[in-house]
Amino acid sequence: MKTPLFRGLGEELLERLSEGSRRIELARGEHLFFEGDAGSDLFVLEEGGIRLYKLAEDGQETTVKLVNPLEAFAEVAFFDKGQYPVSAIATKYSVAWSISGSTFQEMLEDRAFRGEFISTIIQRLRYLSQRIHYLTAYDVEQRFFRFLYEQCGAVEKCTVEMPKKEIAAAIGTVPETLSRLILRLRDRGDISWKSSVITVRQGLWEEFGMTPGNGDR
Amino acid sequence: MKTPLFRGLGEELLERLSEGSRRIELARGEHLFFEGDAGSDLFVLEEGGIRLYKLAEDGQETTVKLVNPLEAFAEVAFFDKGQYPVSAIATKYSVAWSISGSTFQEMLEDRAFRGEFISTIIQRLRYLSQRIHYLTAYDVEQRFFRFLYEQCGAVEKCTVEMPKKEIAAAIGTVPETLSRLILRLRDRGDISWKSSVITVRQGLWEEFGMTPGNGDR
DNA sequence: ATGCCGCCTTGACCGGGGTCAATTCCACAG
DNA sequence: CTGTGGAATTGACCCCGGTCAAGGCGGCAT
Repeated sequence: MKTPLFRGLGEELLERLSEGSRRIELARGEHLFFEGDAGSDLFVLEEGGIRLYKLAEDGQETTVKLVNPLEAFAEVAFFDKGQYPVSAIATKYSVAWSISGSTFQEMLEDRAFRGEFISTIIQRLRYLSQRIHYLTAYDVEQRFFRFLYEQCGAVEKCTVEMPKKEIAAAIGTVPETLSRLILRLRDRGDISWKSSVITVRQGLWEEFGMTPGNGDR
Repeated sequence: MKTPLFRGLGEELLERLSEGSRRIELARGEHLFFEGDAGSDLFVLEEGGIRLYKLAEDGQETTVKLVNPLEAFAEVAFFDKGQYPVSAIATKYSVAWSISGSTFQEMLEDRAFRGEFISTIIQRLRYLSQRIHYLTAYDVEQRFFRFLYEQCGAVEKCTVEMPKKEIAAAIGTVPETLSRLILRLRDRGDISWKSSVITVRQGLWEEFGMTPGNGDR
């Protein structure tokens, strides 16, 4: 578990961490927790993928964030009202570590850890503002490329192990629209898509003003 | 300055705070900082209103958040890359306090303050997820009532000192659409709007499933 | 094999809301 | 009082993208 979050930790804290945490395996489609559930544990994803989403009264759901390996999530519940503000579902087979609230409490005493933790959530803040901006000011096409960028950075070949349905949800649209988008992009020669490997045309990233590097989540 | 943020502070810290901070007056329409500006100061709003927004390449702007009196903002810049991720403009005459990064650094040493600070930004996280959800899953009408709720809570009369233009931006739409929405709501007898005082029909909040209390920012 | 089911695609439809442009309505300066 | 500029309204138009419904296309259990 080499989360950036834990890099500053000393021996004895790492020890306590491993005692106070629990390994959880999740099959694709399995929920880790639901919006509104009580709890103050937080999680770190070891492998796989977790989708955090919210549900409207009419059943309409919004993907708030996709969690990638080595990211921590659900820190909110620990501090706030002790209940999860989103639901968490595994998008594929996943392994996560659950860290109990009390363990986390102790770890926060550590100065280095604290700094690391705060910058983690600050980053998340930045990410969410960004996401709000994208969802409202950009169209589906731009959001799609943004998604690719977040997954792989501005590279030529990107592997996306995820049903198209999930991708559609992640960029705030429906499968039908995504399907048509892909068709259009393929006709135009901008991308090709062979079973979970997406190849992007030379020079397309530049046109979007996106430079190498790994999407700034 | 009775921000919740500072409530746990001891004498000597409050002292240092007042030394390390600076009062800033802003006329309506004046900017406090722009997206991308370097800086690590953070701010607390004493009175007035600040709108935080982002700009797309095509000039399209997205309001990320409206800051109300007693709220702190721009904490992100302090931690992250030392540059502001949004622009901040006063929506009316405002008074803000600027707190230098170094002062803030010291204050973070204080345990109580730290806790307060972390829960502040955690709250913000929750708010932003919520906002993403609203912007994508709800229509303009629902977003409008959500806005009212955030401003005043589920009360009968709400005073909104803000040009309609800003309101439109805040709920993620354009003035024309808002104008038509209001017309529709007025015809329907759901609201009345007399120069910045909005009166909501009896029982409407219940229909939206919103209970008294002051919007959970 | 033959279902069955979930994913994906395709077509037809249409409605919310954005865009553009023309007025009207102030507030304020001179 | 009158001109001016921004805010707000109103109308006409139309497009993006969501919805609904009908197939393909596997994969997997029986």
